[in-house]
Amino acid sequence: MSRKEQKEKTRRRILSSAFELFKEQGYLKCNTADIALRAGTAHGTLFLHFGTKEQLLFECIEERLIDISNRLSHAARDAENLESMLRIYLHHIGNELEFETMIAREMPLLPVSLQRKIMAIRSGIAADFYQVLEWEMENGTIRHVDPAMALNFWFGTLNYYLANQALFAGDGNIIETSGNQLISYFIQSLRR
Amino acid sequence: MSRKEQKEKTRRRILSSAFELFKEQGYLKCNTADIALRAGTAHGTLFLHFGTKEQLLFECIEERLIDISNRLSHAARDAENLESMLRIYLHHIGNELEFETMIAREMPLLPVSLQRKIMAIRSGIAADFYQVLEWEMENGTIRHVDPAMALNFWFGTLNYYLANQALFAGDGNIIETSGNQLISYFIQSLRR
Amino acid sequence: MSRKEQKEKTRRRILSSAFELFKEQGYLKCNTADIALRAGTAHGTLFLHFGTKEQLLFECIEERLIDISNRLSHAARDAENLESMLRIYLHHIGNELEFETMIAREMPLLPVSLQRKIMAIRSGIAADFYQVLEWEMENGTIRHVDPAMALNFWFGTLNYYLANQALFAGDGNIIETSGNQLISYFIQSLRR
Amino acid sequence: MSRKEQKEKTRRRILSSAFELFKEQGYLKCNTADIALRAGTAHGTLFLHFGTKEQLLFECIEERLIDISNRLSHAARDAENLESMLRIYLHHIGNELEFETMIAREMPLLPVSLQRKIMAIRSGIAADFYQVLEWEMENGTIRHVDPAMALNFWFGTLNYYLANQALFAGDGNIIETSGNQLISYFIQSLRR
DNA sequence: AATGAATGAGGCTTCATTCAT
DNA sequence: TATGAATGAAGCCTCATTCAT
Repeated sequence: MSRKEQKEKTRRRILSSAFELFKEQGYLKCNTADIALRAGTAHGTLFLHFGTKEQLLFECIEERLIDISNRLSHAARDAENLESMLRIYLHHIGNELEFETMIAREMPLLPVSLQRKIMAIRSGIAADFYQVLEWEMENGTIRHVDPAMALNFWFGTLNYYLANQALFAGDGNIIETSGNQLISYFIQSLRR
Repeated sequence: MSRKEQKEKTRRRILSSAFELFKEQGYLKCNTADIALRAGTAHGTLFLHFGTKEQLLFECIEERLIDISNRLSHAARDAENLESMLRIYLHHIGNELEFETMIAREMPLLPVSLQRKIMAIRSGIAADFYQVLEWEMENGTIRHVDPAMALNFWFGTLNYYLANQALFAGDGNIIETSGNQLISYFIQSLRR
Repeated sequence: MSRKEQKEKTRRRILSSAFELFKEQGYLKCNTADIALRAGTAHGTLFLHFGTKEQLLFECIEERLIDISNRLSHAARDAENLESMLRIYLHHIGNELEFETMIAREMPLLPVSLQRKIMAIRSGIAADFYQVLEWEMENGTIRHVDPAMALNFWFGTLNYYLANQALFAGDGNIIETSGNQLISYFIQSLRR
Repeated sequence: MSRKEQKEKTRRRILSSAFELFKEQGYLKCNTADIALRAGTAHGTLFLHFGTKEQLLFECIEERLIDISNRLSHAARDAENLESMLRIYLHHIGNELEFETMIAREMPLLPVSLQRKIMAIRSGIAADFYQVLEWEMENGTIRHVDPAMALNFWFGTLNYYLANQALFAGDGNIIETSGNQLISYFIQSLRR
């Protein structure tokens, strides 16, 4: 294996152990030494690859978000309408529940620059939704509303549920518990 | 009596300097020594009055929330309809913007027990909204919806705006910037 | 009730709550605020009466030791021989087990001056033993030994059992568990 | 290899400065910052190597006890009888007088789990004594006694002397002052 | 490129004692 | 005489980051 490959492998190990610990304990509460430990590398190596803990978080998030984003966009092509799109979206959130929960909880405490980067990555998903919304509006299947506001209500409420999951669902899976309600209420609020 | 007053005064100084620093820096990032310093007391005095940093936060929150809650409930009596109630609510949030922002941001990271206490205090406000919603539904001025879900969308979205204020409004006042939009979208979504 | 009586009453309340807490938690681990709290007096009052925590300990010990010492000396008059005397002694220790345990554990960490005071009070008990030992030696019921050394073995071993009670008896009562063994071994070692 | 050596060196510096301070001031009264200072390392380094103050104490004790234990066991092989064994033992105690004094004084105040560990390490020494005692009993050179009790009297009394050394010997060396007396009394008490 | 020992500032909390009332 | 609020030094421990190897 070449030097470059070796390096990449180390990088990936750190990234994935960071991902695990961020999910398990949250970004603020987990520490870099444990991340390196679980990655099987030296503590210092982590900083060699990522410079700071924050940068590690960003790259961790970036990768995952882009991945989720892509898978979601891909799945969204099959969505015939808003409802199936919402369903697909919640399904993906449910699959990455711990990760999405962490982001919902900790993003507001991160530096704004980082928040912006996260939002930028997510804008693709928003665009997909946007399109479906407009399409349904044109078809007359939903009311004419400001699509941006509609999405803020959707993402906002979902975020709220994720961030405060402990209150809404205890240890349960908030998507399983409340996903259908969220979808049906949201759809209903857009009906004519 | 003077002794008691003196103590109460100290308590209030700590409470209000904590309140300021929590708002300025957030609960997690500010430290107890600075709070005591700004309050003009010894560091130890803070723990004499509040025991732990967390308890200080709770009492800080409790007082404010109860106050806001009361003022809001009082104002809500004059509300003839949902819209004026939402307006009153946002007005109060706007008055305590930094504080509400801090809560929106940091609550998900606090111990669940503390989260519950906060929710318990806020339940009074929710009840007021609940009543107005049901009243309007009976009157036929809004559609028949699950009022609990409606409120979750309202509070959820608002929370989302507050927590991620930096993205939505930069340094501006998110209530001034987006308050009307939020209200009108929410009302609209409830229209028949 | 006169001023003086009132003062004495306060003093006694502090003394007895200190006694309780010293037994329950040990001198080093318990704190003066709790003592005052349990005594139902102000924290400052404690220092008015005793000056320092250490002085409080001393007066607390002094009173009890003198009391125990007296009762013991009194009981010792009825002792016909060494064995009954040892038995009486262990009985008294057993009655004040927590207190004696605390002294055994914490005395070596106290200022030497305080240690000396404690020893001085206890010297009366030692003298009683001394007498019985010599008497039995004269009678020929036990061997001729250095009575001072014999007593050191007795008190030393007993102290060792008390101080390390957790290891020897867990939560049980070390006197009940091992008292008879101690006596019989000690007696046996003095037989001709 | 140099890295490992360097680390070991630091570890040893901390260990030995801790050892010194524990002896000089006692475990409870000395503080970790001073230990690090004397070791010439940063305060945090201490916790890197030992985790907690208590663990530092344990490792400090463990090392010494095992060392003393080994040297003692080794020397015990040459002991032809109980007396020479006691002499060897006291000699070793005398060499580590401050350390043994600290243990005698502070062990009863340590967490029971730690006490047990200490006892476990010491059990080897006790076993050596046990053997000699039984051997002498078989040979008829000493009386038939419960060897466990005999050892408790020996170790108990010795502990008592060590813990309360200040009273028995002032600043002098208690082993030099009283060692012979202890041995001869103990031996005598086992004679037929 | 990787290591991992070392750093040291920073954080929360405790508590015997004082002193103004 | 009694109060009890206030003090502030002291204590243990954490952790992102650096740098010599």
